[in-house]
Amino acid sequence: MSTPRDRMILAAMKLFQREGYAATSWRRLVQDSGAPWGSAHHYFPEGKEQLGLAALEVATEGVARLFERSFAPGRSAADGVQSLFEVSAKQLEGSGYCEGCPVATVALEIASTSPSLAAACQKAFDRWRQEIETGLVRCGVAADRAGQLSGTLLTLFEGGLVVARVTRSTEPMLSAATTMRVLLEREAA
Amino acid sequence: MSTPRDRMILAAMKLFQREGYAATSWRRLVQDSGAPWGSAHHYFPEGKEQLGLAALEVATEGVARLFERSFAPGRSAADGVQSLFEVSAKQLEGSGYCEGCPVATVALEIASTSPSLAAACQKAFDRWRQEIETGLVRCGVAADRAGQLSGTLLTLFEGGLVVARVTRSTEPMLSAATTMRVLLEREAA
DNA sequence: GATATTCTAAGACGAACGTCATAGTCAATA
DNA sequence: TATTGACTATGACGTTCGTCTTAGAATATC
Repeated sequence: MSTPRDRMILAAMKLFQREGYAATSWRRLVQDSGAPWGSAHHYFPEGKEQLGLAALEVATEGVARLFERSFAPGRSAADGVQSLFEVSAKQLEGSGYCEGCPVATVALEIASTSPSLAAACQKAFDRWRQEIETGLVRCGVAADRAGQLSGTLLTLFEGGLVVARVTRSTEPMLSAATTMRVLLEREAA
Repeated sequence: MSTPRDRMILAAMKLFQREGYAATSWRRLVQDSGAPWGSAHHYFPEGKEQLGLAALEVATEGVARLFERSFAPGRSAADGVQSLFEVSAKQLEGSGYCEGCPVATVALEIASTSPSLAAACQKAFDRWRQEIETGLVRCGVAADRAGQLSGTLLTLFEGGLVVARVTRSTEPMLSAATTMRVLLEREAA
């Protein structure tokens, strides 16, 4: 199941997440993935951008599944939020504050540059927001409020990851979690 | 007042903000700034990173002053928040969703790479948080709550800028503003 | 006006970039 | 076994990267 193609996508995801798109060279991607040099051009004949697109799609799906798992059926929305932020904070900390949001890092630097990659990032955020919204509803939040709350959650999530990564502390993420829980309670009242 | 050095820093700020650090070449910085080629190496003998550091410092101060202006004396904290997010949203929209946070864009891509630039970004966030805290207090928020709220505000601000830029909409920023106002009211109660 | 300092001009340097072409290997089908 | 298609190896292509050198112009100081 670990074809050279998959290994390249995985390596790309990691490197884009850590150092961004521009700073990650095509050569290093190939080298780091351990994939044969010849395979690179074979699997991604359109080059780096094509690989970037594939990596963004895989990353999008991965985070979406994290949201889905966090808001598991039977759980309260507050528990889901807490789990989501705690798990993400742990991951960030475990990577030495190197692996934040795999999409945001790329998004900020190519938003003005590559329309196709920018579109993929936008799609990722839309997908996530929707996933969060259905997750919140699944965990008992009123449908008419879940829409707004999902946007707020995404903003707190992305902001938390940015601030936590830069300040090298999990506190912003944990603080964002409690903020989100406060907003949820307010909805319940 | 517009020495070649200043023009270079200004151009660097703009380009870093739009396309990140790695994607912005030293040559293009010089060219865009209109500064004489020879000046580049003269003013920044240590090269690109030195210019990056200078640009980050100027950007840090600029945003700090935005915070300071938003929480002007006499204003309510809620009004300050609203103004801050509205002005930032307008700026983002006015740039075609190209100019978000000048620090975050750089921070995410060099956090794992350049310790000195990463430290500058961390310093920026610390500085901002403190500026927000004193601003909140100045606008009537209780001192013992302003600390926590300032962190939340920074997270919402950064997250809002990221989400708004990627989705090409001011809505996340405006939504973040109302969220912040809700949290402020809760403190007042 | 002589002299020292600051600033600018122009371009060479090696390295790394993303891309691409050609030849070679290998497994499977017929 | 012959042959086809998918995959891999190797390395050259022209650019552009960040850096650095050397020389010339401008400006200040005495």
